Amino acid sequence: MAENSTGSDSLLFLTDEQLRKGIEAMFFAYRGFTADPDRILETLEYGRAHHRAVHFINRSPGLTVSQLLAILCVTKQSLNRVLRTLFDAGMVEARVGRSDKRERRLHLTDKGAALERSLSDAQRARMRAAYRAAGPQAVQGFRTVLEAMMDPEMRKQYLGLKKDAA
Amino acid sequence: MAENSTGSDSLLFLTDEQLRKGIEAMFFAYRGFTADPDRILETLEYGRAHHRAVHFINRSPGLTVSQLLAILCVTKQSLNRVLRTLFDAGMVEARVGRSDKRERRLHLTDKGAALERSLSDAQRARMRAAYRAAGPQAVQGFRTVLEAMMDPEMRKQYLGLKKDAA
DNA sequence: CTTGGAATGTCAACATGGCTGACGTAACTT
DNA sequence: AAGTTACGTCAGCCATGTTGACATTCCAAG
Repeated sequence: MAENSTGSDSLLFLTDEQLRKGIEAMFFAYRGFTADPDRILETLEYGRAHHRAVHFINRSPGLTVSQLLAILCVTKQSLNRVLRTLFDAGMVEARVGRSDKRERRLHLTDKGAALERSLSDAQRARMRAAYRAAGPQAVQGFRTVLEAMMDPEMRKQYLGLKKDAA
Repeated sequence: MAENSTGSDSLLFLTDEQLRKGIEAMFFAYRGFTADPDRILETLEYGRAHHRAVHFINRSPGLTVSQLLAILCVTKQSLNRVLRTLFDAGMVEARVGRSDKRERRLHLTDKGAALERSLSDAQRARMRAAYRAAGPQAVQGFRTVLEAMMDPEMRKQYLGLKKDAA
């Protein structure tokens, strides 16, 4: 799209060395990305798995267990262990589907919403700081590369689930 | 730094909604990022922890156990379990430090280097495809945001360990 | 030279969160 | 009435993280 440093429109950004740096950047950044919510979760006897569940229930209130399974890509046994604790703690509630009574539509309770907020506030704070430091152009590029790195099916999930799942 | 879409120099890229999308992009992209090496590791009875060790030993041949611990941020017990299997399988070898004999300098064997190559080839292929699809400007932004997201100490590690650790 | 601390390894026990397999129930579908 | 789907559950296994305690070897400083 634009000319760059060395010579003209070089492909130097595709060297193994550049790719290795990108790989390590992902590794270190992801750790930063999860560090703040992890600290909060720890004090509450929850783990990252709880965070993920709460996040996606918050994003798409009323989604079903199978939809959540499809997003998280874990087994139902694994998810259930997590959902049960959230359920027992009064963070999440399940409402029987209106058209299909087998479905359990997941919603956050007020308490669950508060938890979600505290987790995402922490995570967003770091993200916001990074965004602000990097600037809008960089953010645009950041999102573009991440999208290109997803598995195609997940990219659909990512782009598709704009609105709720009711 | 530059004018953008809405109005002038808007901060719309800092809205909670934009941040949430960035958060989810990280989540989905990281899964893609690890998917290919994970598939290879699985067939070899190794896990992601082995990949990490092998990666950083390859990057900085001769690093010590404590340096590796500092990079990975795990306990020595955890790391040792992994290192032992790599050791027993003849992937990694430890040479006694020349100036300080307490140190064990870690190196990949030929076999270990071959493993590393197969893993990083897989990972780089996806990264390269993403980079190519996104273009150099986007890659620049990608790296900038990731760096800003790291914990400051890790950013030092990331920027500092350019060369080997001998 | 002795002593303290650093670098490393190891044993044991435990938690989290993945997984598989098997089985059950309710409800929708044909 | 029969088959399928959505969901839950029990049981057990594995990888990888954790703490705590203890031993060894070696460097460095008093």
